[in-house]
Amino acid sequence: METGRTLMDVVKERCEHCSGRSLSICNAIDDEDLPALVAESSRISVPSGRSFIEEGAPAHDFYVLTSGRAKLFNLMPDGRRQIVGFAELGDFLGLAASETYAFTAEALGDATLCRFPHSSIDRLIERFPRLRCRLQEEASSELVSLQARLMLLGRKTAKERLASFLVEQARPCCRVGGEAGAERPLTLSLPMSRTDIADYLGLTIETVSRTFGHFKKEGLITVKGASSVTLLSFKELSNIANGVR
Amino acid sequence: METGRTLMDVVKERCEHCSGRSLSICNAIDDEDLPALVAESSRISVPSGRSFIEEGAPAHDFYVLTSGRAKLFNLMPDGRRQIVGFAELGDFLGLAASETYAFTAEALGDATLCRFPHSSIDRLIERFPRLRCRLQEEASSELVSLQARLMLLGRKTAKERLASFLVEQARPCCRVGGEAGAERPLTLSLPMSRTDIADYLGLTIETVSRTFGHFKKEGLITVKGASSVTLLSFKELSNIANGVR
DNA sequence: AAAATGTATTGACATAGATCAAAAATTTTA
DNA sequence: TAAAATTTTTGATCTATGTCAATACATTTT
Repeated sequence: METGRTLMDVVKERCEHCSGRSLSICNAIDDEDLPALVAESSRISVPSGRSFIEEGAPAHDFYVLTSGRAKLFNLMPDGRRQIVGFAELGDFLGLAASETYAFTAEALGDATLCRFPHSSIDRLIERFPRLRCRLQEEASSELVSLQARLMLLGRKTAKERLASFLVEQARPCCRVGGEAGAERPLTLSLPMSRTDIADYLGLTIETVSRTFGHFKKEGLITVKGASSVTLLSFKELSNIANGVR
Repeated sequence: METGRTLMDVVKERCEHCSGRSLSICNAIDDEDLPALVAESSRISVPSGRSFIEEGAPAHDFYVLTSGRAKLFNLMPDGRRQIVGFAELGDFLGLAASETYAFTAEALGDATLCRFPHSSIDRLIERFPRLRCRLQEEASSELVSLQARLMLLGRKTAKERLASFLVEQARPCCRVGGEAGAERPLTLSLPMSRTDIADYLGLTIETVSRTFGHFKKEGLITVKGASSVTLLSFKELSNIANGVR
């Protein structure tokens, strides 16, 4: 951190307008304690397509995604790929690691992150015990969502998988327009390619494309230019996602 | 806990000969501190086929499996099932939960467990800070293994899935005979049915059975009475599991 | 704006694994 | 130990999704 600026200046610049503030683990820290948090972390910018966590690299840091999105994936020797998750605003990354990271993380569009060395997290937990619970929550909810993904990959049909994906993406920070649960159109901006979606859902791009086609024909969605999808019946998609006949 | 027995008596009975002692989170606690651990937990016995954690029930407790095995699974409304994991000696259960448990856990054969209410774990962590790291490790390794399972379900062939399963089961506590990595026969006792294996691997029982058949024909395994499998070439199975051609 | 490049869709066909149906093996019960 | 019940294996067939190939559509470059 350069001199000539006080810690308070950095807090102002980094946290005051951070849209991840209320979503991330930072919400376990009171405003007046932010300087301690900032002192233990650094901010990094990652251009589109660049990876900032490498599978197999020594796991020294945790990350909080503060803008943009990212994809997390694993590769097999012959190039088969499984995307294990998409990260968005406020997501905490790096828990799935022992000595080394278990996945690669790559920015989907430009992204910024706050980096916390493991040792810093330990110090912060000691000082702010609430942070421990917050991290435990983070790990638990990650475990829950991975278990749901196992059901998706092991037992759901292509339609159920894509419906699950769309319903999952229909969270506040992915929405372009439209309200919550209400039964009116809800437009999503999907920053990932069809290949990414396929590798997330354990399908091929052709099947993803055809399944989008079915949903269009059945009047469940409209698609504008591949990356903008409008859900016309969230309820019905949600039923399909859960295998409700 | 009944009177007339000191805490030390219970420790002796419960922990001294507990084969999970060195594997479970209990290994973060020194022998002289075991009474505190025992005071915060209770021991339960679960007969074969009975469930002790129910998906959707309020999540009040964590469990450590101290004998036997268990299967953890999720159901869809129409009965499709995904087994999210098999638990064995020393495994810590209950992390995948928010307000309610995200899975059902059922004993595979008779099992015993130690139950720790969430509040007890909080108290124990406060008293034994090493326990926090131990639990974090537990969560991390669970996340890593779930991510590996995503690759299995999303991208691996039937042969790769079954080979992965066999290699995974070839851990010390599942072995009946045979040594570690060495290239000599290694016999496993599989307490789960073919249906369980199928629901774990995202396949049907017929495909599991046929794939066992392939491995037999190729001289990779021998099978005795469906629940005893001998791995003749761990190395080759491991290559298949990882998609190495 | 046109050309070039990359990405997504659509179509024809192939196949791994599912489904349905016996038969065989194993385990349980009597 | 024999009979019954259950589980596993094997066989025949089907189908959802994959593969390969050709357009079509977007986006970027010139």
